[in-house]
Amino acid sequence: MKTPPADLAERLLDASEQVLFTDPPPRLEDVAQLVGASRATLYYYFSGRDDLLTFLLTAHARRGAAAIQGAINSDDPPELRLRAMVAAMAGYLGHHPGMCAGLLTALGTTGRLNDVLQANDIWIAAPLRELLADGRETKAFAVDDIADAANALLGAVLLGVLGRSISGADATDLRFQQRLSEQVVRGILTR
Amino acid sequence: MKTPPADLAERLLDASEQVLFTDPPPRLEDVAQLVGASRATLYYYFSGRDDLLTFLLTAHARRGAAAIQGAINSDDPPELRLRAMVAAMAGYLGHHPGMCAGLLTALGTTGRLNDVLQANDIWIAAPLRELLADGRETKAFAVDDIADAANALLGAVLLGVLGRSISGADATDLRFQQRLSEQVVRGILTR
DNA sequence: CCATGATTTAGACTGTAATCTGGACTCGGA
DNA sequence: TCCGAGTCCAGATTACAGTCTAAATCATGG
Repeated sequence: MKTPPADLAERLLDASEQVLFTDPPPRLEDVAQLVGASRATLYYYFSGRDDLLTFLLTAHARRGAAAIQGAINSDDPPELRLRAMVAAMAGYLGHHPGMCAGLLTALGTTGRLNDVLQANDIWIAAPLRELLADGRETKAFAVDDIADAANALLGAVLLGVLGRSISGADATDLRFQQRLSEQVVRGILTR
Repeated sequence: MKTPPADLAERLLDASEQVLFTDPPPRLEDVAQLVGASRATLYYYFSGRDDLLTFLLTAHARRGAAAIQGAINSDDPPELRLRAMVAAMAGYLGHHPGMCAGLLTALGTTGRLNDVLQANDIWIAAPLRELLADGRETKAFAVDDIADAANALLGAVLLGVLGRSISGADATDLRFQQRLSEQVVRGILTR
């Protein structure tokens, strides 16, 4: 992937929901038209459809990670930080259901789109695991295998949000995010 | 979809992990060869790739539902039933990571493969929701929106299992299923 | 045994979308 | 002005899903 110029990247990100959360998946030609470029240009910067998706999802992962970081007060105890983190995740995903869909697709494709998974692991999952480890240290969390717990937690948030988006309900509703966060965090807390 | 004869269906189900959990996704010709039939035969019974995937995932949903039902003692209180249900889900999925992948893909495609989602809703999600409603009745579970809670729960199990499969760890390990079930159920229980 | 219809197949054909090719257009520096 | 790197695009090529046909095979009742 040749990193695309800033303005093209911008327009691609702006169109990303159209690209990721549309049925049927748009042809590269349509994507090109959507961002005011030609199909060949996309192929100039990206080695193909998968590479483009990887770019979009990776960028979202970074943005999401930034949003999540911003929602956390690092002085708080682990339990509070976890609540904030999960709520922020749900918030970001709720505004970008396409990212949910894209991530799940990436998980489903087993290998292709590996870079997406890696990026998400670095930007989203790793901080979560770190937090879980912290909480385990202070006996706030009852976690045995941290990686497994993190996977389950992420899955709950992803499908919780996506399910709501698909059903037409409002996934950006704060009370919804609250409840989801509550359910997810309770699964981790020591009794 | 013309329902395929029993032996062909059998062979397709046997090959389903190859079909669902392979990278890159196999061409229809390869699938045909895998089950010892011709491409034309597949098109005789299925209207296309999506129809075939729908068949496989729907069949798995039914089998999974049967396995889950079999693991539940309907006289038990909701909490016990939920533990058993989640453990059975994890068990079935652990042995069929391809189903995890296929389901997630179906969720990611937003519309295409809708029948898969519907089948899973009927066979897997609906019983779960019913159980959650039961438990709420007896004050065993603290659930507000049952559909949302069920989505999150299913997501945790799906990604928990798939994540483990992808990482190469053994997703059929009983202790793993135990821990996953514990985490997921705790999120639901009243304090 | 034959007749009939259902199943299965090889193979040719079509259409669509991904991918590749070659060239054109910038623009900063020599 | 010329060069070359970076950028962009129109059109050719390729791969494969999907469609169709005509023939082969099988099953079953008469």
